[in-house]
Formats: sequence, C-alpha cells, structure tokens
Amino acid sequence: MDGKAFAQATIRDVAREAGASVASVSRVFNRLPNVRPELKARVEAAARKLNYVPHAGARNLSLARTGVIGVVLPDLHGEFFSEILRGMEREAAMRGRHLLLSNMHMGLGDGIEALRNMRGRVDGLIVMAPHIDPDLLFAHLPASIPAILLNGPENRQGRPELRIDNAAGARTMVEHLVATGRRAIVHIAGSQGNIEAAERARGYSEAMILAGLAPVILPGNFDEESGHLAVRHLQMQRTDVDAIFAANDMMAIGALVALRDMGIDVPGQIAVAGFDNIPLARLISPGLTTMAVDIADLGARAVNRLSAVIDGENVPQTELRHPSLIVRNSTNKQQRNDRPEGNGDKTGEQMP
Amino acid sequence: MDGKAFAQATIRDVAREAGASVASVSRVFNRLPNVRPELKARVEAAARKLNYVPHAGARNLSLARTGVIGVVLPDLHGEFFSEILRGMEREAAMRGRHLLLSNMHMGLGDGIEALRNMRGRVDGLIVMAPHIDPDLLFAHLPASIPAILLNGPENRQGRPELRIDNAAGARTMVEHLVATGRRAIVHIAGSQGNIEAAERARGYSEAMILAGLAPVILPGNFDEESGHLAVRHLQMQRTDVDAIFAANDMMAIGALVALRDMGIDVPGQIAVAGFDNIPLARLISPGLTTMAVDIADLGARAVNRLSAVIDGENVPQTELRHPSLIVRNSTNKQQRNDRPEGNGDKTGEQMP
DNA sequence: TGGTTTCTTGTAACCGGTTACAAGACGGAT
DNA sequence: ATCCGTCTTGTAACCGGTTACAAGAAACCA
Repeated sequence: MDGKAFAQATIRDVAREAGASVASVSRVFNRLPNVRPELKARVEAAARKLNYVPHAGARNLSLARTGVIGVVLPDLHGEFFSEILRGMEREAAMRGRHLLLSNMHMGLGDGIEALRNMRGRVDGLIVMAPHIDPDLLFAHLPASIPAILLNGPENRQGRPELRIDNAAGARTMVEHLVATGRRAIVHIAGSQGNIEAAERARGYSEAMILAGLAPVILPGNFDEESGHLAVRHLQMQRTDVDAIFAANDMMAIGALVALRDMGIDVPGQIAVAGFDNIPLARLISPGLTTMAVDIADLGARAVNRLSAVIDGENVPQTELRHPSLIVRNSTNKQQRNDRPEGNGDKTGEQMP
Repeated sequence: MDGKAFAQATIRDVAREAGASVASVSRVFNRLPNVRPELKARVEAAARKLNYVPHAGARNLSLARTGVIGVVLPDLHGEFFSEILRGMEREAAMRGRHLLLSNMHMGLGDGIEALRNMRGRVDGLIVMAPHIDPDLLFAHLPASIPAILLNGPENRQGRPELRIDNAAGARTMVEHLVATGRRAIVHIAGSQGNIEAAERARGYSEAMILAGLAPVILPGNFDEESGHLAVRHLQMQRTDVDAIFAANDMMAIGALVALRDMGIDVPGQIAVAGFDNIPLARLISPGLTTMAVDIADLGARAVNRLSAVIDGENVPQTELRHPSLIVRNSTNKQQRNDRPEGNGDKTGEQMP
C-alpha cells in the first residue's frame, strides 16, 4: 500500500506517461486520422500500461451528448414489460445507445421531479404513463429534452407520440365475433382511468352499436383475478352470454380458467377473446383469440423515432400502430383445430 | 426567434439573474442550511424564471458519483427478465438509484469493450453472463469499478457473487419425485455451456445416484421446443419413463403439451416437473410442479449487495439463494387437487 | 472600544474529457 | 534561399456543476 488508494488513470496521466499532450491522447482514442503512427503507438502503450479507460461521464459533459435514452414506464407488467424493453434494447444497441430505466409508480409531483432529474443524464426520454396527463407532465419538462410519448392520450405540447390503435383493434375483434355468429358479447374493461382501457371499451361499443347490438361492459383492472370475478358476476346476472371480450389477455385467461372450472365449454357455449397476444395466449388451452400488438416492435419504433428527434430530424407528431387479429380456438366453434402447435395457431396473423 | 436557438439555463445564468454567486445557487439546490432566507428566495425566483434544471451529468462528474447501476444481462428471456428487472428497479428506486441496461448478446471481446465503456457512466455493475468466463471478463475491468456477478461460475478476481443454488434445487426435486413413487426419472438439460444448466444436471445426477437410480439426461436448450423434442425422442426410445424433470419451466411446459397431444396422462402415467416457477407454471393445466426461484428477490438482492460494495462496506464473496419446492398437479398422482386456484396451489412454498 | 467567534457569501480550482486555435516541422515550388 | 501549403502537435478554454478557502459581516463578550 502506498498510503494513497488506487485511483483510475486520467487522460492527463496517459499524456504524461507517453510524453504527449492530452489533445493527442484524445485524438488517438477517438481514432482521428491526424496522429503520427509513432506517437499513436506511444500513447497506446502508455494507456495499456496505466490500464486507462476513458471516463464516459466527462466525455458526455463536453460533448453534451450521453448516448443514453431514458425509459419511463408505468408499473411493469410481465410479458408486456419484457417485450417492449427487448425491442427498445435491440434498437438502442444497434444505434450504440443505452437505456436508462425509471418507473412511474409514483404520483404526478414525484413523476415530474423524476423526469427533470433526467436532464444531463439522457439525450431523450420515452415516456409511458397511461395514468398521468401528459400535458401536465411535459409542461414542466424543459423543452430542450427530446421526449416521445408512448400509448398515452394526445398531448398539446407538440411532443411526438406513438400509439397502438386500440379502438380499431377492439372494433376488429367485435367484427370477428359477430362474423362467427356471436351476438351477446360482453366486454371486460381494463383499469378505470387507463387510457388504453378506455379506448378499447370505446372501440367495442362503437362496433357493437354499428352491428345493431347492445354493449355490456363489466369493470376490470387488467389482472387475471378481474377475469375470474367478471365471469362469476356474469353467472349471477345473465345466462345468455355467448362471447366475452376482455380488454387484455390476462383477464381473458382469468375468464377462461373460471369458465373451465364451471364446466362451461369454450368456445362451444361461450367464446373468449383477449387483447395483446402475450406468449401465454397460445400456450393456454384452448388457444386464445386475441389482437396481436407487436410490442417489441413498438419499443423498437419508439427508440427509432426518439433517435430521429434527438438527431434533429422532423418526425410526424402522431403515429398509430395497428394491432392484428389472431384467431385461435377460443372463438372458433366449428373447427376444433387439430394442429395445436407450430404455425397452425398463427392463422390470421398479418391480415389487415 | 432570436436567431440563437433556445438553450438551457446553467447555474451561472441563475447566479447572474439572482445577483448571487454560483456557490450560493449550488447551496440552495443542495439544501445546505447556511444560506440566508432572503438570498435563498431570490435564487429560487431566478431559477423558476429561467426554468432552470440542474445538469445531472455535470453534477456526477464533480461528485464522481452517478447514482446509476449498470445491469448487464444475457439475451433476455421473458418472465425471468422482467421479474429480475422489477426486483432490481424496486430496490434501486428505494435507494434513489437508476438502472442502466446493457445486454450481452455479443461475444467476449465486444462484451469487455461494452463493460469498459461503462466507466464514468455507472457507479457499479451487476453482471449476468452465464456463457462467459467471468475471470476473463473481470480481469479486463478496472478494479475501481465495483461489480457483482449474478448466477455465473465462481470467479477468482475477488468479486462478490450471488447465485441460485441450482444443484441443491435439482436434488430437492429428484427427492420429491422419488418420494412420490417415481423411479425412471429423465432430465431434460438446459443449453450446452450454460452454467446453470450444468449445475441443475449435476444436482439431478447426484440425487439419482444417491437414490440408487440411473441418471438419464436428454439435451435441450431452455425453450419450449426443446421440451417437445425431448418427449418425442423419448417416445421413440423407451416407454418405461414415469417422470420428466426439465431444467426449466418452459421446457417442462413443452413436454406437458407434447404429452397432452399424445394422449398421455400427466401425472397419471408420467410426472412432469420444471424449474423457475414462472407465472405460467400455475396457469397451465395441470399446474406444473417446480422449484421456485424468487427472481425479483434475487434482483433486489443484487442491487442491495452492489450498493453495499459501492458504499465501501465489506460483503461476503459468495451468497447462495435456495430455491423452494412448489408441488402442483403435474406430479401428484393420488390427489387430483380440487382447488385449482387461490392459495391451494402454493402448497409447499417456503418449505426449506 | 477592540477582539473573538460564528455565519454568510464569493472566488476560483477542480472533476476528466474535447477542440479551436496557434505554432512548429516538413516538403515542394520558384 | 524564400514562400507557401499541409500535416502534426500542444496550449488552454470550455462543458456545468461542487467545494476549499478566504474574506466580510454580524454578534457576542470583556
């Protein structure tokens, strides 16, 4: 022990060791062409000897660029969460950027504080906060921080947004159910105040009315338990239901399990449909008909868009991604599909 | 437009506006007590007027502390990935830290480069790279960057490590199967070269031999398809198998589905068990017996440990987390459990 | 009154990089 | 030999914060 704790070498240490200037060392590490090979070799030797690693924070400060994208997500739901992050990560890695996580399980006040804390830490933000008014959020965010809103309500701050067209998806599903002969279709809604839940319910109602049917909406909150409860409640109230369309797959699965326990045949007596196409949807039996949201793609897209904003390009304010219908056995009465696995259950995918 | 693009105010701008010094502004923002209320008010007014937000990057540089933990994960697998991140995030948020994501789907060389790039960007690293030799990895990492190894092989660099006791878990499962009367137990292994896969296989073999039974190991690679293939392969080769113990739940589920398709009764004819206790395990029918790894807890623990290292505390080098046996219907022949949901299927949880 | 202590405030160096600018070295043309 | 252009290299300012240190003001005491 020298009495002095071991400290990382800095660029100046390397310069001294190599008998060169900091500028030259910097040039070598940034692969600038205008360095004589002999000097370059000396610098590299010195760096190796001192085990020098450039300090990214310092670099970021002088470049005013961090290469980091801040990702603000609401309370993380299993599949959805991992898929969207996977997509973001893939795209970010391709562009040599990193992802900084921050979640939004806090109130508005703390949320804004958390966002502001990101200044100087990230080059831009991807914000997903379905339960918070984005106008309030963005109004307190410095305009100099690029940000893009994911799956939120529309914002009036001129920030770009990327959304799944939930209403259209719900309409498509109702049309599918009607086309396969269902009439008494009830909807299990997502959480109160959640914008996606509201849009799916809206799409459902619109399509029902258009088909000359009466919408019936049961409350729910996106978890499996909700599906159970809704089915039990339904059992008490009315027995003429022939289809359940849940606002997401977890609730649909809860409903499936509850129906199975009651000995009700799906899809024989009641059809069940969900929304999201989580991996579980095709593993459960019967396979769950659902609207596929390519979540990873949504994440990748968000990073892509934000990168464009950061690089100063112009991007359209609103971009909608259409979900696609995936028909599995939970809704098609006629043919009990005999290929339970492989490509067989992807029927309908990529159809407009 | 003033011709000059809108730029964020800096601490010096605020100081000028308030007629104070940068030191005072800094003191106000860091809530130091020794500032006269009158001056404090002036600074706050100026900051509000200029919409000043401190620049975290600059702050980090002078404090030599970023409040960020780098998380290096291998290729992200659904449930596992989201759970471990959820645990990390919760713990990190509690400590006012952020998570910086980086994945390790690259080779060793790039991996090391990626790790070194973290210097000055994070206060420490949580590294999970089951397919890479940690000695090689850490040898090239500056000793000044705290790091903790997750679920890897032992390292000789003196870095702390946190691991699931996979071998013990596998032994427990074999004991359970033997105790419920199974004898011809085959193991579907995880990916070649994966350390966890190897340890689970080792635990399985040890327990089998100890029970006087002959170990039979089939290759697999952790995905559902592997489970299918293994069962099909088994069908060709030997018909006297009465239990399948897969190295993870996804393969076990693949096996379950394959058996179901062949009309083989589980657990009547063959018992199936997995490892990990992913959420899907209790949703599938029959419920899957498995070893529960509290993944979120593992993540939280990792952040906890790393924080201790960062704060200069001493932590034990190796810490093992024991998985716990969760018995569901896929292995218990005698009682077809009539409580398919609720607490009923958590029997055995928290048992040592 | 002067001396000592305590509190507030400002100046300037520092964290570890990047880079504008200037100066020196070198080669070729006249 | 002189001039010019090109290439290499170094000096020092800068990014936006923190903080050691010093100095001034105020309070307290003898």
